[in-house]
Amino acid sequence: MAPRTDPPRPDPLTLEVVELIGEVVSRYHEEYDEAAAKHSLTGAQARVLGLLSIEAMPMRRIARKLKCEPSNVTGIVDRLEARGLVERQPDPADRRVKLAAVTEDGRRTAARLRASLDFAREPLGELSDDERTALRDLLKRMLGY
Amino acid sequence: MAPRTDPPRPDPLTLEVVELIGEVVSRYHEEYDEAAAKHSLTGAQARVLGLLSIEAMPMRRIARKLKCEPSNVTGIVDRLEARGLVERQPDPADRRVKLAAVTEDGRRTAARLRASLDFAREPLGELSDDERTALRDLLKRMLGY
DNA sequence: TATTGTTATACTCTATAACTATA
DNA sequence: TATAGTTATAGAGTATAACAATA
Repeated sequence: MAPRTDPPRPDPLTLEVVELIGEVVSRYHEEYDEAAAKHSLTGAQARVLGLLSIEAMPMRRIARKLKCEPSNVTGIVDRLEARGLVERQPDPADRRVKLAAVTEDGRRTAARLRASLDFAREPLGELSDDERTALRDLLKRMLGY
Repeated sequence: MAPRTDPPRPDPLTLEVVELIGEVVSRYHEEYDEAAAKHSLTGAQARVLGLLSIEAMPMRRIARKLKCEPSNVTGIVDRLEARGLVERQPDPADRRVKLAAVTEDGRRTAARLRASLDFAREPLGELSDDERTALRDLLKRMLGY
């Protein structure tokens, strides 16, 4: 008896797109980690610093953003705090909560990091305005937006 | 004095595309790691198993594919070998080299893993043939191919 | 009782450096 | 000498479970 829901055999075109997306993912990480390393940060540290440069937030929320366990955030913020890029602040509304916030130094580092990343992502500059619009719409459809 | 090569201020459209690519990267990993976990594999183990299911190769080449140090591959292959999914074979042409090759069990696991991934990547099924062609061409241009 | 953050523990991945056996 | 693979080591990220303080 054949299984009822055989996965559809992917056509060559789909396979090609999947492979290209894999390549995009690989490049994205390569460039992200390289930019982070320039500031002696790991990928996870750079992500948290970037998050906190937008707004301060409780440890728990960082974990949700990173899709990891809250216990891990303790260590990542510890290391950022040891370097003076982030500090823990009490939450006036709830004494259980600790708000992680960037310091002035952290704000500057996050800005430089973002600039490196924008530069690294410049491949998009190869595309015309119409092409970027088309790419945006296709990606949105693919993501189900 | 203004710096000579100010990074071009990214326009809103480019920013939107960059954000969408970030979302694609996030989904890609979420689905990849989830598929790997279903078979009690880590992401790195699943990648190596996938590589070796295409062709056996020396440890050194695995490291180049993974863009990591050769010493790391030792541990990853150790763990795959301990589970009987992979085995080390001598290279008749060069006695320094060890070829890592999937076992029959590893071949089956890799096939099931690939099926999970194909299913997870089905969002592409939402797109018509013309749209997938357009997406392929835009991604290729973006990647500089 | 439930929630927030932390600690303790164990595992995996990572890079670096030193080692071995071959070439 | 140079190369392939390994070992030893240390640091970082990860999940799980148990804990103290607060709600």
